[in-house]
Amino acid sequence: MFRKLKGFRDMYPEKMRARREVFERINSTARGFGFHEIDAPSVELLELFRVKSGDEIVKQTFSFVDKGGREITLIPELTPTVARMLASRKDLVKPVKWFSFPKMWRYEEPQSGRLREFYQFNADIFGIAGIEADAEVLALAMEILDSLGLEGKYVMRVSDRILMEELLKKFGVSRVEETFRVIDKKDKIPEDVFMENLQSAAGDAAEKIIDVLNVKGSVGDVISKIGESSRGEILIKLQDLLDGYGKKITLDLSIVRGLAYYSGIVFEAHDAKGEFRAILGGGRYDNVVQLFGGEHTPAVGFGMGDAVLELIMKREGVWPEERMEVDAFVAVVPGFRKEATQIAMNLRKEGFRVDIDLTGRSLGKQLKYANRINAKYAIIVGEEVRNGKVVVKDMETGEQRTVGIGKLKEIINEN
RNA sequence: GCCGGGAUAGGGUAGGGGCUAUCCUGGGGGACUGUGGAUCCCCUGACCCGGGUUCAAAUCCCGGUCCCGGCCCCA
Repeated sequence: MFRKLKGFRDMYPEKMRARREVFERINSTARGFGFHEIDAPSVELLELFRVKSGDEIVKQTFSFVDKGGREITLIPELTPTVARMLASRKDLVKPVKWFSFPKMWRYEEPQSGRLREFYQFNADIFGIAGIEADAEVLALAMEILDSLGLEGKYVMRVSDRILMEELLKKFGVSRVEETFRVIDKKDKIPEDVFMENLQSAAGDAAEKIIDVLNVKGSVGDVISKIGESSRGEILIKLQDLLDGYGKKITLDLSIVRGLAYYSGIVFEAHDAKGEFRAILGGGRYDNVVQLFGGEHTPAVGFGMGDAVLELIMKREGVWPEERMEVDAFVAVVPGFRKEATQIAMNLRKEGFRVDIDLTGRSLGKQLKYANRINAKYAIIVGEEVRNGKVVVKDMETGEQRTVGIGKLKEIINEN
């Protein structure tokens, strides 16, 4: 027996159906926000990922040399590809609003919520420097989670690199990058070690920084506690815009994320119980597109992997039932296969999901099968068909009746 | 890349140097070719892989693989 590769998943029909339902809801929410779906290659030149992320990231790719001697990799993220696509099309009408839900690969050790192959939903807006785009993207992220039944089960934590830099300068910190790096580690190391690191990076400002990091809450509350600033005004405007969408964020300046390239707000959605990794993350990255040869293009977006999402949806009991499903199963009585097939085909053309017996086994066995595939109705095609009638059995209740073939569509639609 | 815990039919499990490896469930067939979820019968099907210790290994030891979780990293 062959084994599965580490960190990869087999997807059987029951689970696939549930996942398809979730993915569809996510995609249709994005479409509802006026985003347009794109797709892209699953492999790119490895070099593409060095541009933005450097060698550390390249170590964690599934890469290989192709037959032409090129260094190729399965994509570990979508942003460089999207930037490349954007750079080679100067006729795009702005704002560009794109989403995609591709598979991605990262060569890492699997653990909770992390695999080597996964799907990641991505949505981005290009060409808008104003906070309106940040609001639209944040609102989409939250609406997606809400529409999946997670309303109130997660917290959208937002920070802002510009505000943080303003504050650090105000506190007299000179080594800003290093200080960010220390802050990023805050929750992963013991408190005393964190304090030590922070003092070595930020010196006397450490105490003030701690105060800022510990203030978490609504935008208004946090800004009033840390003091007025031009950037604070913009964040207040962000929440004001989000009020129009009916969404609330939490300002939490301890969120750092992707030190390398975010240039404005950054955000992460976490499950409210704090049990899992971030469900999604994103922010503004105005300086990235030009790295890939495009014009300087304002950009804001987020990515959301399917693994953590599934964990939290299951814990909250909102993950769809994992079971196969068809609308009807056509049971065939010996001698009536042709009529049965015609009935099945007519229903299939109406858009119903219809299975039909292929075995010629006993009616009892056929119904047992119908039961196993969760058919809503069994349609028994036998003698009655000579008079244009069939027996329809509701597999849930067991009720059955003899009806004209023309009535089938209506009956199946009832459910 | 590193660390901890696991691995017995398709799924869930019992056993823990020696007899035909336990039970539940599933799958196929039959009782029953015009009625499923019930019952009974038959069939199917497993000790992760490789090496070592031993008269004898599913069991003990070593290595690998995969699974679960943690570290690093998290784009």
